[in-house]
Amino acid sequence: MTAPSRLSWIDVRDVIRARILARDYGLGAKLPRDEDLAAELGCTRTTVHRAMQDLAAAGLIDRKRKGGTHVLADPITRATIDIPVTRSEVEALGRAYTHRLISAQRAQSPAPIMARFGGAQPRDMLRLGALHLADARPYMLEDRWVDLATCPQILAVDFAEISANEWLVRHKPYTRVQMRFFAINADAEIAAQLGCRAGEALLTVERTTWLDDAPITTVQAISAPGYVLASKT
Amino acid sequence: MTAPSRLSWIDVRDVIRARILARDYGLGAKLPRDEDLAAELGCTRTTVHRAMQDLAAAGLIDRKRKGGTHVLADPITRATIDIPVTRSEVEALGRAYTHRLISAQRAQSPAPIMARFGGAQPRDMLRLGALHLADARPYMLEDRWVDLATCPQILAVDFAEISANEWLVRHKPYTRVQMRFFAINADAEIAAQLGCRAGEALLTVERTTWLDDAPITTVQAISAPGYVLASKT
DNA sequence: TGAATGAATATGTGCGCACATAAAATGTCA
DNA sequence: TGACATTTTATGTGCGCACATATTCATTCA
Repeated sequence: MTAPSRLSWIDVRDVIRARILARDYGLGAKLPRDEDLAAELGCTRTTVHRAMQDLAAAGLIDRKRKGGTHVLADPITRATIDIPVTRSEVEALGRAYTHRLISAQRAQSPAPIMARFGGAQPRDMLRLGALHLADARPYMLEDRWVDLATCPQILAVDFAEISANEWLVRHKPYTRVQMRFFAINADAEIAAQLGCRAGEALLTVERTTWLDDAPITTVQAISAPGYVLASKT
Repeated sequence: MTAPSRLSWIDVRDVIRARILARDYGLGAKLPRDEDLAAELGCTRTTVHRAMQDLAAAGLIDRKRKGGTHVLADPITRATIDIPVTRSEVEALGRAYTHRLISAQRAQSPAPIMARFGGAQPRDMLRLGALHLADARPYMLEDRWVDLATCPQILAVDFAEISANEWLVRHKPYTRVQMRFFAINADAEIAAQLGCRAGEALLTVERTTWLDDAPITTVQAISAPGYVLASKT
């Protein structure tokens, strides 16, 4: 019940955030120097600095050496989304996970695929079609391209044992990921595989990963109808 | 060109991350104590600690007092999404932004709306329908509920001047936000308003915000066909 | 007038230390 | 044996300092 004798950087962060939210520091306004804030709040600059770093990471403020700290003029809503391995996602729902390989073929990457990686030259890739199931019902349909130059081991994987999704996540770490979200209408083929009506609206998540600028894989994951992707709270 | 004499916490973070990604520390494995890593890398525990905090925030490791630091057993893909004010989003595309109020009515919140806030009691709310346009073409359709107990000022706003979206973001800061993404088929009414065919697949983003557990607003934003939401790179 | 130079300044970072805190490990007693 | 108290230990945090670095601003010189 005793008040903490000193302010933690989290306390400081919350104070400053509250001021920003209350518009004590208006949009675009310049904040006091770290040192002045430290003096005002009764802590050291280190503590204020740590708080500021957190606020900057959260997208509330912008810091520049010598330029000072400013509240962002244009507020944004920032959300974090965690995408687990599909198997874990299904099992977390208390449903039984299985998967099925639909197709696998080597091919040169066509232009749209290269575009996802930002490259120009076609590359030798393995294209995999796979279906994830929850309680034996279609859950998600994957259309994946794996770069064989950076990931030749994929050719030796037995996809009856482990899905490409899981194998890659466990054995091929990435350093960069780009995700895109959009909606598509199920065409006849997708509808057949997901067991839904043609034309149905399906949430699609496209993920592309690199290991230091080297393409690894790109997937288009089409979810079954009713799928909802939620941000972390 | 000279190597920095000391390691920055960012360097340390990158070293540790590289080891995790290379599976030098396998999935679920326990990492050395901060102090030992510091000794190995030739820096202080403070620096290792800062690096670890960043890795924990990035969702790569899990730290517990006394329990130590572990690589997460189940890798996740984490993405951050920034949602600007719709006006800024449109203008950033180099298109002219306008908006139109479609409907406004006071109402007690029905169960599905209360569910978004996690509450049980109906509340006095203002329901707003609005259309955002880019170059005079429909861009996004908003169905918004604003809590009048926490935000009575909304009743005085002239929505010919400013959209509810923008007014709220500028005047009603929030401390918590929950976002949900899904796909819907346009019904006749939505199709008419967005100027698309009925049945078309539309990406929908639902956002709900609170100020310290007090509901502020919840929106369902239905995008025009072709809309793509991208994560930060 | 304008470009090049240099000083001033706010943030970025590391160090070594002390102490706080949560949770695991161990010990104690009925 | 099991519930409880105690110790140990790894991370969490703050402090005060010194120095690094990126801008901005003022100054100087052609």
